[in-house]
Amino acid sequence: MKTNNPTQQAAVTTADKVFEQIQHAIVEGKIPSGSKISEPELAKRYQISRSTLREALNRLEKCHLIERKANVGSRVVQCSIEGLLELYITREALEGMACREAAKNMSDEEILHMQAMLKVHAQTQELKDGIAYYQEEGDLDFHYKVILGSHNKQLIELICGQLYHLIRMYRCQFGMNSPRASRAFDEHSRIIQAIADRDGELAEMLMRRHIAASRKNIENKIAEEITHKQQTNIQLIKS
Amino acid sequence: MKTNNPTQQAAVTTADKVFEQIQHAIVEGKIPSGSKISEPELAKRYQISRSTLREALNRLEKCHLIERKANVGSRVVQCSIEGLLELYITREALEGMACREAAKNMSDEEILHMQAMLKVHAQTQELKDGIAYYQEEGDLDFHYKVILGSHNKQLIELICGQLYHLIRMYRCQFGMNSPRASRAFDEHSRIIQAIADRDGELAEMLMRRHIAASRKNIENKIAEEITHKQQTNIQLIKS
DNA sequence: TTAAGTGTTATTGTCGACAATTTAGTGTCA
DNA sequence: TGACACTAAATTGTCGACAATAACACTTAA
Repeated sequence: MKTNNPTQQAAVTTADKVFEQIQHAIVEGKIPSGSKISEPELAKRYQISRSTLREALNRLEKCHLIERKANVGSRVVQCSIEGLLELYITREALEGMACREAAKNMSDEEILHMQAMLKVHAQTQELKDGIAYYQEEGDLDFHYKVILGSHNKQLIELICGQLYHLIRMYRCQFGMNSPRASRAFDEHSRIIQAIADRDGELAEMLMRRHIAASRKNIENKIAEEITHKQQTNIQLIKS
Repeated sequence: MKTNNPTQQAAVTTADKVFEQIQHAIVEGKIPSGSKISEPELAKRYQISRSTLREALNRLEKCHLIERKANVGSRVVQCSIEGLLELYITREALEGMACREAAKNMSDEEILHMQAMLKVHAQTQELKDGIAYYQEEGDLDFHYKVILGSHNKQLIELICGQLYHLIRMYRCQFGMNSPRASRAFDEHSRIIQAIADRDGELAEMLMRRHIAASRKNIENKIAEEITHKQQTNIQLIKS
């Protein structure tokens, strides 16, 4: 599984390695969202000193996976619907702009490479009818390439270095395996086309719509679940 | 001087205090941009242990003021024109969206409060002809209020918690004391109007133009300086 | 019964020392 | 002279112990 993003260099120090381990544990929910983190306990579990663990915790805080209060301690960030929607709003802003910049700054080779990638995705999608692989790897790959294509270090660092892990966390914990793979694929195609045409304005608009569509899709899903629960409750009351 | 932003809580631990001190030193250029940071030296200067200093360094890294390499050390971030322009691009994306969300989510009281604030700025501007105070405090205050008005924790954290200090650093080191105070004031007024009208789309557009205008202003200034230098060089050659 | 106060326990913050790695300098050989 | 290897110094990473702070349980008074 390709979980590491190309922006962060390989982990050399033990704090780095433990950071990655805990990161995965949090993303996958093995350390539950919202739970308190005990420094002595985690240090013992990973066989490291508390100083080293704290170094790892600092990096976790940097990518918004945990929150710290002075003299109180750390908690795994609490997943919530509001948090998810806020994250999407932020992505819409940042990735939209990244897409505009990509249309301006990507080299012709990069564009060709991305178009080739999309063709591979198309075939895989046809084969598997686009459920798991596409969303998990293909989608992330696509967004990655666009962001890196912006050639803007600030944007790259913010999205790939920080927000990326939070996004993955929500994907894991809310079980978001794309029900809109084929539509997303079309949207990706059009975005690349706009980038290839060097039409930054259109590229940004399309990317924003693409992400906004995802967000609305989730909002609807949530709304459905609520109505479903209410109906269940009504049935329970009636019975 | 009001340098702390309302988002981050008061410094309680000594690492926090040292963090703030070093932060100011970096922002004001007392620790030069691009210079290497010696842990033993800084620890001695601030009379703390290296562990505590490293804790402070971690926070500095979090707001992009220093960069660390494993087994090599930390450097103060290198100010550059490209970096500044990239920062503006990022601001345009984030603050634009924050402004859109502010139009949606700000309470009527908040809007009234912001309109009142602008009136104060107007008077101060008339008095002092809007040079120092306006740009340094007023402008930041305005942008702050808008960002906080978005009620989006993610956006607030990213802009106010992280990018803010970098912006201040560039402002200090590139000596950016607004030559466009009066124009900026008009732009602020129109943005608030759009927010009051709950017109998120317009509010975002105006904010983006506002920041883009700042960016272009800088680009021109840079271009001027380059031509000026070239002319000076030519004169030197001639003489 | 609730509220405030007090002492105990557990957790976090800070420290100094040691280990691992990088960097600088020196010397050797082609 | 330049390139390479090796040694020594300095810097960073890691550790365990102590100090300061917060959380908890218990007692006492209204």
